[in-house]
Amino acid sequence: MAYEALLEAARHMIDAALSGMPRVEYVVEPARPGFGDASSNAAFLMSGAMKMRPAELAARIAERCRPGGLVSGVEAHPSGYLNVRADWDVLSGRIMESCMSAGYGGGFGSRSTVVEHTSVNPNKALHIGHVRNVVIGDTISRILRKAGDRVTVLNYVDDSGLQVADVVLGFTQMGYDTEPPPGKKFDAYCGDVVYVGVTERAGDDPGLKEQSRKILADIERGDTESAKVAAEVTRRVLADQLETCWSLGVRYDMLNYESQVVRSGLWRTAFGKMKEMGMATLAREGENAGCWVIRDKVIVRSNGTATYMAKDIPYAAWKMGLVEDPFTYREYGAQPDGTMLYESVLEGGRRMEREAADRVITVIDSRQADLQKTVSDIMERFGGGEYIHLGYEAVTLSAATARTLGVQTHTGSQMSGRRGIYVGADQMYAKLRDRAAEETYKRNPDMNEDMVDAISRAVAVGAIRYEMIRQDLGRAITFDMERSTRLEGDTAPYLQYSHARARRILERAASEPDYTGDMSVLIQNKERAMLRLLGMYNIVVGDAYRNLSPKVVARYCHDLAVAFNTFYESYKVIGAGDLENARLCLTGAFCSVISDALGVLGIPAPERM
RNA sequence: GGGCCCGUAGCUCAGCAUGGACAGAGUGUUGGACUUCUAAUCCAGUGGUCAAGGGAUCGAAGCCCUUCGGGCCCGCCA
Repeated sequence: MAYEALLEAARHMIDAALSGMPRVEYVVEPARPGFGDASSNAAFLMSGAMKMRPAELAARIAERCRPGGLVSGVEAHPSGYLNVRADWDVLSGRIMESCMSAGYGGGFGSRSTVVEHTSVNPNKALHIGHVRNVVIGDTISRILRKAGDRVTVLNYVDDSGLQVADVVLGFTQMGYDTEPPPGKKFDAYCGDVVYVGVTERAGDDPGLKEQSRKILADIERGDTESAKVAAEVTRRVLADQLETCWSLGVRYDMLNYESQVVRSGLWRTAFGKMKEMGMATLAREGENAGCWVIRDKVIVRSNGTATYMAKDIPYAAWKMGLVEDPFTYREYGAQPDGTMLYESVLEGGRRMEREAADRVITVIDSRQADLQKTVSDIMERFGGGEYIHLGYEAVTLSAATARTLGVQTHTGSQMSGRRGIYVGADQMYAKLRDRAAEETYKRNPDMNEDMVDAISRAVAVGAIRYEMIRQDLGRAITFDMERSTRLEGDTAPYLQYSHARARRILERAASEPDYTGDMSVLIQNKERAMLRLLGMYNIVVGDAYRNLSPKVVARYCHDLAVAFNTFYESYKVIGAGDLENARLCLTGAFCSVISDALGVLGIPAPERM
């Protein structure tokens, strides 16, 4: 709260100084370094109405300001800005207090939010493209939870699509063994060997394609041998995929299955509603003759089967809580973080109270923006909360990395599970873990293996997660193996390392920091820079929350780590005499805030590295 | 043909929502700093017609329009 209090105090002061002048919507924001502690653009905005140059007007306003409380002074900059100085004797202590108070940074949200992410076809292992989805989704749900929302995280398992039909075809009619070769996870085997193999052979074999379609229909019917095999296969793949996600620190509340949505009757309800409301119409002529369509998009084929989007609509309505719940629920299993993962079932589970969602956030890459727009429009017509498609640009492979996978290219390449061209999530994780273990061992030759292992995992998880969210969601990631295995510079290990350094100081200090002590002795620029950032944590979380933007938190962590490392290199903490306690507190507050912020990103903050 | 995203330093990216103070990081490159709380670090130097053009504005990397370049979507696939 601390910095917000300063901004409020400054606004109060300026408001008073502005009385009698034209009202404008000016801002008071944290100042850029070197320009005081808070800045306002009031003079710029009023210069037109007052017929004065901004600089003159700023000087006039500054004169009329009466500093007090957290504000110690105000100056008019020749540029026209009003620069506000804080009373650091007071502010330092306030910031320290906030940093060490429970729940600092969040607690302002109160919505009920449903987040769906991951939702990878259960016929293959996750690749790094999927990982971006998983990490964005998990990070968003952490931001929402930090803010104070009640969050339910869903993973939608498309266990009745064509991709599943293909692998069922492979297992039942093409003689693929149901057991993977030793050392290969089932999900990877299913994707790399069976799926790739089937699609390769089906490419020039219309007979196989036809069989695959027949299997798909059988799966949808439910009581067939194909449906049984599909259920077994997708269960096994799902279990392996969840292992991958869990290893990255991701958690869910519930699994939903497309097969259940199809058989639940939800579709009939939603379809009926759309017909009633005139959204869905039966095309009588033209190329879509015999199909039910919404705005030229086919939702029911002429043979009566539903398309992908048609399955999405009832699920969306269910997520929003707009239809009667046809499901019951049971425990899928405990997750590594100790929470229980539930799954929906059509019979045999318990009923569960569900709160209607204020908003539903669906994380899917931007290539599906059109379809999501349609779903979103339909949900709006249905009424209820907000349906948000959180899109992001996909991950592509750099030319160099694509070449190592056997793709001839000079420009980079899209990944393709179907063709087996991708970087696996598990492989990437293992590679980073090995690298991190090497580095950890180098620095800590006497450390026991378990600890080295724990640190390497933390570093690997951090490195992957940070890569996936540090840039804007609207920017495509060109994945390069070389660059992505770096552990220096603007990477998670840098942030984790700064935390470990700080922990070490606290560990070595003769006494615990006394946070009620006098903080007014922290007068150095580098100390103030840290305090300023520490005091802005809640502003940052608020920004990330409003804009559903993980990168905001990532950049904050980076700024904070830079500030600490700069401080660390310049000043002693232990043995700093009168300054020792205050600096210990600064170090402690840094640990507290950055580990919390890293936690929001799902990045562990090890004690040592 | 219609629509979405991107274009800022050699490379990877912030900044654009809410226009104002010298366009910032990382990486690369050059030089420097470990008998001192971990050098996965830090300091200094290097590096920019903010894709181009026009418009509105006292003021544009940011807003509007146009053009160019790159990626993607528009299926009775999912």
